Amino acid sequence: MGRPPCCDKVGIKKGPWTPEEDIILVSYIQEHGPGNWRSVPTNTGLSRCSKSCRLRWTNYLRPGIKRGNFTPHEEGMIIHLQALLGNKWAAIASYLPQRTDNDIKNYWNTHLKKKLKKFQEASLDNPNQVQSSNSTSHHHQYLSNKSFSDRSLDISNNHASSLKLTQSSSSTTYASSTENISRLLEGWMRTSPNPPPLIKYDHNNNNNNNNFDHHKITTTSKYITDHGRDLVSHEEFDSILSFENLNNNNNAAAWDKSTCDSMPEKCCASSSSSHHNKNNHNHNININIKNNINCGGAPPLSFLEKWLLDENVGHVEEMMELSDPMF
DNA sequence: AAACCATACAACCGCCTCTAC
DNA sequence: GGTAGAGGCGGTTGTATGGTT
Repeated sequence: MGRPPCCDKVGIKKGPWTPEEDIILVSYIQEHGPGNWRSVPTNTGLSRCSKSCRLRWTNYLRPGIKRGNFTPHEEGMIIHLQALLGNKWAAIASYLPQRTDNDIKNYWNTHLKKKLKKFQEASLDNPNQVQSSNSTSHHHQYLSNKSFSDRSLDISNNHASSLKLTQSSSSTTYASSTENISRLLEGWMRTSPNPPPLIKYDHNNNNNNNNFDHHKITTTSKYITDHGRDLVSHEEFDSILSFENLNNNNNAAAWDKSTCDSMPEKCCASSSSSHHNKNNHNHNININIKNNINCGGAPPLSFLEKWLLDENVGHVEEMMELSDPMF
């Protein structure tokens, strides 16, 4: 006999969430905090399964989520971390605090995978051109050395630097009353002792096709204090999130809070002994990365590389090959 | 203008791990 | 130690949207 479903399928609504449902969910979480998802549908009256509520919150409604275009910096990080970790989207998302694993996964599947493939073909056709582009790589700022796998790192750098982003503005069309959700979130920001960056529902974006019922959600380019003042620009925040900065100060605090709220197992779960898993060592890498993040900020990649080399000598190349055949 | 195709992304599904009992 | 439930994760699908013919 198979395992019963997580929730009774009868009467459970599926498909896109409506703004009204979002408001109900946000209101509830604002009051009770994230967690205990099983009780959320019951207590809110939402005809959604608990998993759906959790996913809606973590992937869409949670404050601090950045939506829209991925910066070249983020793209480079994803490429590099994917090469390093494989399809461990949650672990990769740990290094991109404003992005969800789902977002990263989607972006990888729809953009980066294709681009890498194209690049691979191009590099096979003309390796000299690839070599020259490496020297100007923007992503060298955080790809600090080549101690790990020259081959894979070079490929990652080259991909990231040579790929010109042509993505269109990818803000998400959303029906109705987003401003209400925005207010709710802002209210939460005010009451939260250590609020993460705010998602702003942009009602004044440049898309003239918008009407009242079809706002587009965009990530605010400014991060707003509880007094409504601009705190730090998007670019500045992007810079703050660089590995060097994460390693040197506590800028990740806001992220830690929001992350821990929604993913409590990540907080100080240092008991590696509890992870006697039967899986591959990628899992262990994942655990250690998480522990590093939550118990003192994200380490720079060079640290990871060092760790990998120290702890997994002889497995690195194997892992790289497993993570993606092209590497 | 309509049909068709490609793309992007939100959401679902199934499996896994962890934890409480 | 075994079991069941809750939550997390990664793969996949469904659908809206935009572009092309």
